[in-house]
Amino acid sequence: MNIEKAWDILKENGYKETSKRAQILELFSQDDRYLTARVLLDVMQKDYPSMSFDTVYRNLATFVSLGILEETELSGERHFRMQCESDHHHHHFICMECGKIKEIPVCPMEMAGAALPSYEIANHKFEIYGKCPACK
Amino acid sequence: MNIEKAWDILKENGYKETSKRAQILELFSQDDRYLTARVLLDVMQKDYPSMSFDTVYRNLATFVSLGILEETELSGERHFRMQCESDHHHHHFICMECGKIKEIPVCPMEMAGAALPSYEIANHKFEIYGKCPACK
DNA sequence: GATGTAAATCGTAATCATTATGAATTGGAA
DNA sequence: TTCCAATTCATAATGATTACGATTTACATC
Repeated sequence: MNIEKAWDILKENGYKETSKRAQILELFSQDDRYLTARVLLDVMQKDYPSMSFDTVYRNLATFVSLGILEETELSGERHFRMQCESDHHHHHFICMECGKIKEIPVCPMEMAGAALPSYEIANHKFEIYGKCPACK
Repeated sequence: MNIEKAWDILKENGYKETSKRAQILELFSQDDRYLTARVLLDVMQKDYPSMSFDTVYRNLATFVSLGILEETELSGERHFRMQCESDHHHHHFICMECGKIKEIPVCPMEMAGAALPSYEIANHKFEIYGKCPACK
């Protein structure tokens, strides 16, 4: 996901183009790791001192609901990153050292769905954690 | 996991047999859904009025570290349930209505591991969410 | 360009889950 | 029965997240 695409989505849904949103999007487009709201805020306040808690949290929620950001839970905290470009469904390996991610082309639902007849499947989560080659 | 097995594990690791731990284990052995610490505490305080925050949280952490309970994150809160008996590795379908779970015999790591050569894999998570036949 | 209005932001306080602390109690070995 | 470390109790502290009223801003319209 690039910044232009994000703006398109925001505009389509009636959200305004503000400088704070620009700052948040800019930061995410420069960093492909998962970041917590806290880290995001700290980093941003260095470059853009006028960034408040409320603005960060509210926009993170907005962006996730619009599919601009994706979210996961790592060691008890919500982490965010730019939604992947890939148009095909995939999952992630997440490096616990450097936070870098790698796409996994495999999706287990193909096999697992068959094991759940007459269940209504709404969602699923598949993530692998460990160390990437660089950190090993 | 049954209560006797849980006590064995606790004893093996030098933990004492206390009435509070008995109460917590009893409650989990009667309910196979994932419960939050908060819900657990509320339910327990009805039957056993003398149950404090600290005791619940501390023991949940102890039980998880010993493999007596398993833990997952649902809508931003930690949820706990008795560790499965099954000796073979498996994953879970979780019903978002009633909270009941169903074991999924499939594990995606067999396929996915091959896609990550030279990565060090420490852990993985695979869960399916939706509605069970009864709730549909 | 000026104006109006709904949306967004700011600053701060409140809430909720979780963790920590220090005193009192208890399990179980000697 | 006695003793000591483990456990529990009661409560406070912490840290992430959400909420609120006042102010500011984006941007559509004139």
